[in-house]
Amino acid sequence: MNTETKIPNPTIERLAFYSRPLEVLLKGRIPVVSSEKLAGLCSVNPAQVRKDLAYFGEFGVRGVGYDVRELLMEIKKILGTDHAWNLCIVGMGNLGKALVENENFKSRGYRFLAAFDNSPQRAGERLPCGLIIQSARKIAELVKALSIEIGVIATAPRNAQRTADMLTRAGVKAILNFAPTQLRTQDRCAVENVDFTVKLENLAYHLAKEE
Amino acid sequence: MNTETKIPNPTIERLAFYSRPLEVLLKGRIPVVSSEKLAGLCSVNPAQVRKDLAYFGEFGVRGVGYDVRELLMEIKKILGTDHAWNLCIVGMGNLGKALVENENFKSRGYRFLAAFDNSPQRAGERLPCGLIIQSARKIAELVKALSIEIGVIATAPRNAQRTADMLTRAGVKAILNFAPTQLRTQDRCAVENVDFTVKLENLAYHLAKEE
DNA sequence: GCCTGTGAATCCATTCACAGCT
DNA sequence: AGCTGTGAATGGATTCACAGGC
Repeated sequence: MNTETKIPNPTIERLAFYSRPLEVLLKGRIPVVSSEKLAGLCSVNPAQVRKDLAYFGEFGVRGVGYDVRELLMEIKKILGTDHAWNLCIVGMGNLGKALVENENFKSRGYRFLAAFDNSPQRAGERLPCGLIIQSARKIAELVKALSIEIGVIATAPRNAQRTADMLTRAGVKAILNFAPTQLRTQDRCAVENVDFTVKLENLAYHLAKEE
Repeated sequence: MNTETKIPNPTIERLAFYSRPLEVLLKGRIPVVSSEKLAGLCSVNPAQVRKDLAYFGEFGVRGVGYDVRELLMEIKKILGTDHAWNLCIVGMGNLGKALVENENFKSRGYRFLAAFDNSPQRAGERLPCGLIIQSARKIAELVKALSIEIGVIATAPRNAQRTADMLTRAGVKAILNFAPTQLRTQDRCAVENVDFTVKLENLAYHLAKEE
């Protein structure tokens, strides 16, 4: 099944998910994995794994399973993580600083090429990673000059929308938003929200339920 | 519709979502809101808003709408955010440090009562918020002593599972996991994952798709 | 015998459309 | 007249179950 079917969003989310245990298996020199094994490692249904992969091609061998290295490569190709992406980040408070240095970004080929903040006392500061914090006024200029594709928003909630506007106008194609606000963008720009207070409230709900 | 129907998970996620614009409306002294207005602010369907709320009671007035203050209170009661929760955090790298100080946690009544790290050179350090980093060996003792209900994991991926085990054994009822690993816990303990690399890969996929 | 790939069946969530209250 | 609350209809995604290839 390789025709131009619409791919469900949960599928591509899980693809990213599958890649993590696959990396572990690869390091452990395990050559082959079955859908059942992989599903177990991700706590999903084996049929789900097979169906997800089948959207993109026939990567397995019947009676055997999937070649770990090959499958991982295919997933990376699908997700576009087979090459690096250029990021910038806006809002260099504690969270922003933690994100630029974050190992999980680096190890997966996401590189921060610029860091912005609109408070004058932060501009000019040199970060441990070597970047120097730029005034937010420079967003338009630097996004273009450095061909930045993805913008990360780590500002206070009240500045998030304004920041998103600046980023999209500068030509960024996607935004990862850490502010707990619903952003409005023209649909040329994809947005993903990372909102940990929502997750916490989820937990609180389940706890409150059992008194 | 108030009987013991199973509540869909997306519903309770959206409830947290609705509360944000409601807080803004409350501050702006807007007394009443319609499902259509609220839906617009959250980019969802108005019928969705009504159905979500109807799971928990009849909070609206036909022909009028919802009383903002009352609705917000009801949602908080449902989510269990009408009272504070006790948290601890494990893993005091950049991300951990950023999270303990984070405004969004504080403003919603989540308070960090303890911070742990298993590297000896970090233990003893005093954080800006006043907490002193404790050795991870003290988890069992302090979780009990401080009646900590929710544990936050901000360790390196390879330590996440071990940390989760310690936390659950210590009696924590829920875990918010920032490490990009699938945790295995006994089902007495709820887990929510905040995985921003998955979100980024999502964005990468959509960008890669349009060359 | 084993494990993939996939139509069919099931399950779950969203949206529609309207009856019912103010 | 206006907006909620909700059964019914739709639309998606997950799971089942088995045919097909190693």
